[in-house]
Amino acid sequence: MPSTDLPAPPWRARKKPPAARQPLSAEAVLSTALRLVDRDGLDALSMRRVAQELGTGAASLYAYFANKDELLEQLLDRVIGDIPLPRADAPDWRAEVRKNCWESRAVFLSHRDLVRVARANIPVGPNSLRYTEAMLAVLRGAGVPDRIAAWAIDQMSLVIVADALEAALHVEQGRVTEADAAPYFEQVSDYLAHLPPDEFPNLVAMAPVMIEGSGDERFAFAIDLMVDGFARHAEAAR
Amino acid sequence: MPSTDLPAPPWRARKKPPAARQPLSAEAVLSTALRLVDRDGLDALSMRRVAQELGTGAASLYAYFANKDELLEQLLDRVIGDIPLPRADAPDWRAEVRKNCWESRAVFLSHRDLVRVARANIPVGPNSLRYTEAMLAVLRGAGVPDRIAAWAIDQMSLVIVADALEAALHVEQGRVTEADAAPYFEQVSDYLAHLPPDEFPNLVAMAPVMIEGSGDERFAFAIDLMVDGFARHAEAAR
DNA sequence: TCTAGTTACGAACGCTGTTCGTGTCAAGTA
DNA sequence: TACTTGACACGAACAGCGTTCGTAACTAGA
Repeated sequence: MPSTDLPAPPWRARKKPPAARQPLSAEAVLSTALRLVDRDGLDALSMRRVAQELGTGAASLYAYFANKDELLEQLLDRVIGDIPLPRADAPDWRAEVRKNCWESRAVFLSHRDLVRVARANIPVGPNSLRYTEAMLAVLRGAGVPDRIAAWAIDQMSLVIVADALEAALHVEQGRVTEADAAPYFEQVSDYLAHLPPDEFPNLVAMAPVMIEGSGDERFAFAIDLMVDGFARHAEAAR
Repeated sequence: MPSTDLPAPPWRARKKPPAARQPLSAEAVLSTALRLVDRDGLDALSMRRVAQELGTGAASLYAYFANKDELLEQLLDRVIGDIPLPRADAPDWRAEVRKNCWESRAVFLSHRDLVRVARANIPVGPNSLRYTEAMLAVLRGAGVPDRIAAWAIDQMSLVIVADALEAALHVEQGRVTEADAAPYFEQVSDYLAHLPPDEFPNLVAMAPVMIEGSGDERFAFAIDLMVDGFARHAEAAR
């Protein structure tokens, strides 16, 4: 866990500095919360349960976090810290960006449905900032115009988070592996195939195709679509 | 209405007030729920409040909806029904798709943060199906390969929903118009500009650029990126 | 008129995030 | 050493949630 103390964003009012007694600390709370999410999922994470796991009461957590949202936000940033940073000196920048997208996805997927707390916000946690910095270095180094680079990072985060979200949703419903999900997709395809063919000719015709492609293939499609687009912008600016 | 609905004499008042009990129905529940979301936002939508608005108790709603999730799902499909369907006979399919993306976004934005219930799921509501059918017709008509068309619709929905989500988040925090949001963005930019320049050279240098571009411009960027990508796939298949 | 069956819904259950006021204890002062 | 001070700890309570249960109220058929 890199813990460089960056200045706190000034618009977020901090109540108390987290001066701690022995057993409790923001760190301990975060570790415990993450363990709970990994074990039981995000819905099972309540202030009471975290406190209970720490052998205390829910009220004690509010000394370190203004509210549950703040706890979740820091939890997410902590996990983002596990994503390897992309290297600006990679020989093929497109491959590097693609690879990093896959790594990001893998990190999110390894924490159940924690990704659900990723709101469509400008992320300001220290690890998010480090990540953004590294990705900016890669894109600018590749000749992507500044403005496009900024938007590109937005778009990539969005796609990665959305994909992880979808996977988390499947897991939530017991469809963990691709094999588990197959019967479900089969059902969907069947349903589409039996729609009224005069009103839904395309859906009926494409019923088998609609569920084609694993999660990985779809993710690859989305990522390639974007990275190729960025590359075209880089060439246009050259 | 007959003129007989005077208040009952208290000495023979019954337990039940004469409250003009209109026949409860799924339709009535959905309309009321949508009105509440539009007025007070999604977080203010509870089963109790919907029931109260209908002059009944929360338990009554469970005769028409298995649970709150089902109610929300149908609510979303209802709103999706307000999106104009894309036309397969449009002269320029790319323009048609782009236009439809904007219209979709507008519909979501006109219902506060209702878009938050759009989960990364295969949507099976009747209106969602009609929409998917129409979009498939456009893409296939344009020569986009079947498999790509299926994935394309996924991607577009994803981007539209994510964009509407971000806008809804701003609204939630009181930043309704672009002018309202300007001070917030200014703060973010300032914060970035004052990060340690040796650790964050790119973020510091790009502090003004990071917040550049209105929501509309960013949305246009994302949509164009995708549609152009689809077009390349169509050409490759020709 | 009586009965059977459906719908309506108040009350209650167990949960949630958060706040208040008191309890507890370490450090500072006399 | 004894006393005071002040910050952290946290049980209890509050207001709200989604959902269920048992019964009350009404409708339709006999």
